[in-house]
Amino acid sequence: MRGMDSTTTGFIVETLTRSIVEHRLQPGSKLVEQTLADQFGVSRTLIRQALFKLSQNRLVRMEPARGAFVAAPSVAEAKQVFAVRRMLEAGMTQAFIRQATGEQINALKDHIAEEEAAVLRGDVPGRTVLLGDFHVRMAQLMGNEVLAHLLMDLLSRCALITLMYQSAGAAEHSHEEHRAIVKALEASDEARALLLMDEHLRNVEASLTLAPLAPAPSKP
Amino acid sequence: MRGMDSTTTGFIVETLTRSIVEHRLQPGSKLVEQTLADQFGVSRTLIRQALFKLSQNRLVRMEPARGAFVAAPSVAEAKQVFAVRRMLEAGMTQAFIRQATGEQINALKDHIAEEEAAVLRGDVPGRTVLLGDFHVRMAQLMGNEVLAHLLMDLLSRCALITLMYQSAGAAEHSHEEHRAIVKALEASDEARALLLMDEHLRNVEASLTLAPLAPAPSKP
DNA sequence: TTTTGGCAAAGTGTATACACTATTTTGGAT
DNA sequence: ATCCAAAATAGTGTATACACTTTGCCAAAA
Repeated sequence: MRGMDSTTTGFIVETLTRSIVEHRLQPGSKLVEQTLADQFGVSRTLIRQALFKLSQNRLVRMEPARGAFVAAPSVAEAKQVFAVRRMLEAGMTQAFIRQATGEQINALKDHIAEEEAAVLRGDVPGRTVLLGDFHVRMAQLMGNEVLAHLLMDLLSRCALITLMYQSAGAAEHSHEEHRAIVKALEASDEARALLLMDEHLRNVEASLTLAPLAPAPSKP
Repeated sequence: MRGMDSTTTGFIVETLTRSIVEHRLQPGSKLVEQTLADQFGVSRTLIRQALFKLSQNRLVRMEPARGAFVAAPSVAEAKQVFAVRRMLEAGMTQAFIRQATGEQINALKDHIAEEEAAVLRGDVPGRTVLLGDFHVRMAQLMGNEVLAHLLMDLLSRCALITLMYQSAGAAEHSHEEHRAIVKALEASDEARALLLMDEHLRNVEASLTLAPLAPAPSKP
């Protein structure tokens, strides 16, 4: 393919990310480079680049001379990711409240409205991504891109964790918790906002089965 | 080079990282792939892999069709990185104190001793890396590898920031602050430990010149 | 003198070729 | 039939080739 724009690799990353996060690729399954290259109509070079990037996001695990596999985060790792989120987002909430403007609060309210719309129309994938974006949006509103990027990474890992370990009645009430958090932010009630954010993250984590459901086979 | 072990890329990454962090490569300077390939005695393929990894660590910035440059973090970005560290490490300190064992405290004391040795023998590079590792060590002692990796990333960015913006009498007293933090941890004085950690990070940041010293030329 | 057009050199982007490693299959011996 | 060895197969690791883009340079026109 001659003269293709340089976002090709980004497109492959996004497509694979969606495939992983939306269950079309099971955790543990092997990603053969030539197969993907044929599917995307590119050379192995670009596939390798994409897999490499995904492995840095921890969505893919690469074993030397054995290839790439869809990541299958362990329970221990899942707990660590959530622990990090709690640490980070507690700090973020605190910093947010101390510098929050009316505009920022309103932007969050707008986001909440979008969430609600997705919930009401039963748009499950849309809802999922919006629920994650709530946290990223907070970071962006504070003007901290570094924080926003970090959270995006953690959230994509959470997405994978969620679909590996999610139990039956998983996290339907996240939206309501977001609403409550924004309310506390608006009231400048720092202690309450911190408490609610911590509880929220613990609830998300608790809605997962702490023991894995399936041992995740390695051949698709 | 036939049958070379798969850590080659890692070696290149480490070497370049050291070169960047130790000032041998100025921020903003161009990294030409073929030149590096010749210097390392490998093909451009491995160099590209390494540059790609470094760009994910934000030590290198890649511009489409223009190549790779040693990153030159802006003041705004520097502040964001430190803000994230304060958020994250406050949470870490809190979590650490709530689950700290005597062994963990002793491990930190051992680290402090290493720091002191490096300071006393005037080993500036060794001191620098040990001062950074203190924070990573805390994460590792808590058994949270995810956190440890995150902090390592942030610290390598801080290293670059530090040498871009460091002022004359920079951060000589970090070691003493670490000592004080450990003391508070040992006494299980959560409030004091949090305060000291926050102050410590603010001091490190404050020791930098908030306005850039040099505009960083783009051609070496 | 300044600007513009285009050519040449340098460098990046992608594909492909080849070397090496892991895995599976096959064919024989027990 | 079962197990092991060795060849065949599939797949990854690295190098190289070639296409395309950027950039610097020089000359010609305004």
